[in-house]
Amino acid sequence: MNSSRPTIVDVAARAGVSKSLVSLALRGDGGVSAATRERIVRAAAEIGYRSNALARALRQHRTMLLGVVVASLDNPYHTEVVESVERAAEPHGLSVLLAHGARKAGRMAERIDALGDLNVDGLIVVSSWAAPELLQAAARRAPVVMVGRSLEPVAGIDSVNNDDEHGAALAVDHLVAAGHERIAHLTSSTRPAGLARRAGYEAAMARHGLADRARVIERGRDEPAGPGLDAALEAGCSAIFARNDVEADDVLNHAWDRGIAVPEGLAVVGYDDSALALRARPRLTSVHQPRAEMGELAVDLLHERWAGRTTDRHEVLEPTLVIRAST
Amino acid sequence: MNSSRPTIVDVAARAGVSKSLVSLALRGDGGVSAATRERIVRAAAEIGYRSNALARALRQHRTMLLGVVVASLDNPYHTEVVESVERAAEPHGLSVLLAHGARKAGRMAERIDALGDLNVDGLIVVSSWAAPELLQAAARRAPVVMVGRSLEPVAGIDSVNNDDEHGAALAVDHLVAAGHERIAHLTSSTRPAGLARRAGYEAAMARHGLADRARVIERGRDEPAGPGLDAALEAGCSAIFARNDVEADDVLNHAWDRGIAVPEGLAVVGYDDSALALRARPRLTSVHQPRAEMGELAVDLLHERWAGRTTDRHEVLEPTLVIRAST
DNA sequence: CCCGAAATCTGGAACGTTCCAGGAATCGTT
DNA sequence: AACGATTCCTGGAACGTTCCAGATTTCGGG
Repeated sequence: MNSSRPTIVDVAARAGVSKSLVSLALRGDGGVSAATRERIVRAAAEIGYRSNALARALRQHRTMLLGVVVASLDNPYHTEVVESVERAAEPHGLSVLLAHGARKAGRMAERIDALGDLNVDGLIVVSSWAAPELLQAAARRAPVVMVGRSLEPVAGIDSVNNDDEHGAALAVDHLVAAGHERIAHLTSSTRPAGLARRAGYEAAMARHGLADRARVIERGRDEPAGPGLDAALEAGCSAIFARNDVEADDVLNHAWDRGIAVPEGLAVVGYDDSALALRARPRLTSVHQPRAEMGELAVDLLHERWAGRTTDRHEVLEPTLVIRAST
Repeated sequence: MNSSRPTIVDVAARAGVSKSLVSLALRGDGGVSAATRERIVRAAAEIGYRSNALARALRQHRTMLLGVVVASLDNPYHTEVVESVERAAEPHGLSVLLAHGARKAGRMAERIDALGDLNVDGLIVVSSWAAPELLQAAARRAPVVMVGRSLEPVAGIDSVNNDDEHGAALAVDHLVAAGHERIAHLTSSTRPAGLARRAGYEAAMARHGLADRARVIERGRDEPAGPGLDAALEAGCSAIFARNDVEADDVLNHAWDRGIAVPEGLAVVGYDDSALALRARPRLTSVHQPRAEMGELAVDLLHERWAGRTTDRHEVLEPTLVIRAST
């Protein structure tokens, strides 16, 4: 008569045992005789019992939920990081809860709070739009790992990064080796990772004695890259290192519109080595971030925190350059 | 001394009232005097109280959680649908729980079960890899809406679709109007939406008396489009209508590799009008699916189910053609 | 056969919230 | 001043699970 979802008590009634034993049996704990376990499992299957994760989480004080906060889904690199996190989380029985659209601090805070209210066991933040205090507040509830924030470590928050400065150096070295001197850097970012890449670019240019040839094309978010690019081209720039693949693709689009051949008229290097790099025409040379390792490492760091580690860890992985047809 | 998360009882103790009253006050229900409400709110803020969504959900029998299952995150169209759903859900206080990677039936089932165990209040399935029985099983727990499955309605499951056959017709009509006769269709899909587009393509070709010129290039998933395309080009085909933007972009890539100018040497039309269409070189003519409306509609349908509707609804929206530089 | 130990099982108390029935204070009316 | 109607507040019982302490059964060995 009770048409609502069957509970553990219903199973117990049907199998003729106590609810406690059903709980034990279904979780596979020892101390249950094979015969009754079999009976319980069958009873559960018969009435279509499924455990209520909510109730379990409430009692056990853990949800096996991993909150992942990402700036946006429209940059393939972000979604690839999310996928790598999920791949790393799944074998541990952890489910990923994805909150996106955290490109503004306010919304970011709200999403993180929502995840916290749900008692996620850990938080992985792929957006850099979270204020340190916000992260620290969240970390009082559950361990937090920043992925890809770069620069300043935040006390109490672990982080996984690629070495943005080194990555930028790889790009510049490659272009210089190909004979370019007037290499410009296109960026729309005022975020840590963007700034680090810019700094790496400037340092590398200086190292090659090309400091005076360096030129940073700044564009506002959502602003077209065109004007800045035109000015750089006019000034004789023959190669562009873009802050990420999306902006590199913008460069390719602009070159296409202007009828400039790539790489003959203009060499282009991106950053991230996302799906975009493989789809671009021509295929984009790009600095590869070791996403898979980053995802795994992030999950590992959470495990360590759960196991009791209280000191901070800041992992920095080495990027590599993937050379394709755009240079 | 209790260093763990403060609960409603802690707030009650501090404000000198009963826990029930704290619950009432913080939820903003009437029947609480302004003075005590103020006192309670202050007490809550002072000890940093945040409500436990788990406990609430357990008691209230609703989580305000919306499960969204999507085949993959690597097709921009999917993520755009997810974003539109989230945009529609947010004003109602619903949070989106995203499960992706549901490209295989087994994993799909597992993800749906996981969401069900978490007691999501509704399920929006953007992948077509779910067997009808699986969906119906899920629908016994919470209402389910299929987005973009097309074709056969499933009893008990609402759906939101664009009219794929009509969309395909729009593409063909456009190409025919531009003077093309040998128009091929590229598809890798055996899913309902793909089949509907293919059927629409074939019907439209027939309608124009071009049935004998019709040619479907089938490719396996993860197979390169090259061989099939070459054969079609050899046969004199001058335009290609691809099953979606991703495959259209593959065509553009192939044309690029072969040095074929688009649209002069080959006209290309995609489907979805995703971000990819705007990034492509040349900009891709594509059949636009009204994503925003689809997301809203999906959420509306869930609301109606919650309000008690028991009859099925199958909404079909009209796609439009967006003409760009690839034709 | 009996005894202690091991194996198996059970009832009730949590977890943090909301819901419900009702108690206490306050108020306006006559 | 008494009355019912409001308004404001409270204690305890849910929700579905796990945990704990202990009860019961089974078993091996002398």
